[in-house]
Amino acid sequence: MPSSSAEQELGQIRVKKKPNGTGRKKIEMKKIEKNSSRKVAFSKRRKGLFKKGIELCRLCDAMIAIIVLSPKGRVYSNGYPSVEGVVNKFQSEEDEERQLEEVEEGGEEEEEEEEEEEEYWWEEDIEGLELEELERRRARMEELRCNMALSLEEMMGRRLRERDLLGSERVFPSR
Amino acid sequence: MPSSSAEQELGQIRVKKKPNGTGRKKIEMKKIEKNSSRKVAFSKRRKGLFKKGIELCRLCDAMIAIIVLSPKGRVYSNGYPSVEGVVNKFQSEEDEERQLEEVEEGGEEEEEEEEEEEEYWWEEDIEGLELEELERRRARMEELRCNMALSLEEMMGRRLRERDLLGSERVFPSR
DNA sequence: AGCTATCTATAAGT
DNA sequence: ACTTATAGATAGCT
Repeated sequence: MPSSSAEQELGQIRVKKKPNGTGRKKIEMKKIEKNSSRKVAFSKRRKGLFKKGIELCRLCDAMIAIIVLSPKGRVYSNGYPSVEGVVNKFQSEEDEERQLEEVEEGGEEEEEEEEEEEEYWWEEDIEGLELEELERRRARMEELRCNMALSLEEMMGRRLRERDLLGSERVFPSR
Repeated sequence: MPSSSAEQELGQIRVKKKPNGTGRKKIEMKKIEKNSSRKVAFSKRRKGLFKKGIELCRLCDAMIAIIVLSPKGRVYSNGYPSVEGVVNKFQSEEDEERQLEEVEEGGEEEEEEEEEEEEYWWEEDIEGLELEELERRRARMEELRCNMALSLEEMMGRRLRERDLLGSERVFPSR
């Protein structure tokens, strides 16, 4: 947003309006020692990482699973179409490779496939669901999500901003 | 690097040296249709995602696992201290929570919800829930909502816009 | 694969 | 949590 930026476009010239010391600075890529800063960074970067993941999926039609463990052992995860699905795929693929290694010795396999529309392995999960039923669940969940938001607000005694609600951390779930 | 930048710092003034049309442009967050461009983006962004993951670990002393599946099914992964380790932790944590639920809810039998007016886990009365549990459920719901978005997309044979995905609709209970 | 101009993420400060 | 300025990521070219 140019309006919120501190620089104003003036033809080919940009004028820096606030030359004061605030703003991003380069940091060393080592553990942030200050406790509060580390927490803030963890939260921001985790959110950013998940967002990047979403973007990758949407732009490139990929699937992902991102799992983050805090030093305390808290689990945050995010995945499309689902963490579990991608993780399972990853593991079965791993097993497969292990088996191939045992057998294949001198033979080299080269395969450059062109990607195109086929059936995705994870589509099985929804095959049985009717679109209508799916939509109905969505609607109900949407409603409940709002209720939950209100409850959270009350319990925490403050307003949650909408973007936080709609936004992104997924601590992991129960099921 | 300021030297490779097209802008030169001149006191409080920055002069844009090359106003030509090259350089980054904003793109819509939907599938990149041009095949070559999508591949390039996939490669660049995957690399970027992994880097962000590494940084998160280093800065905040966290552990991560990132798994990316190309539409063709190729598997890319990256994790610290190891993908497998983090994935295992994730899965055991998941199992644990599932078991806890079974115990604390004395007679809550919940197979694959499929019948009309069944009560889903996310519909339980939320008044008595602890804040943390509430947050966890919200997060879970968030994830499911996104999953449903993708499922709907596939079923309807079209792309939803990102604001729909991040915004406020589409949910999908997988499994 | 390398470049450049921008767009975006985010460290600091409040 | 909100703001501000900069560091870093990356779209479009070549």
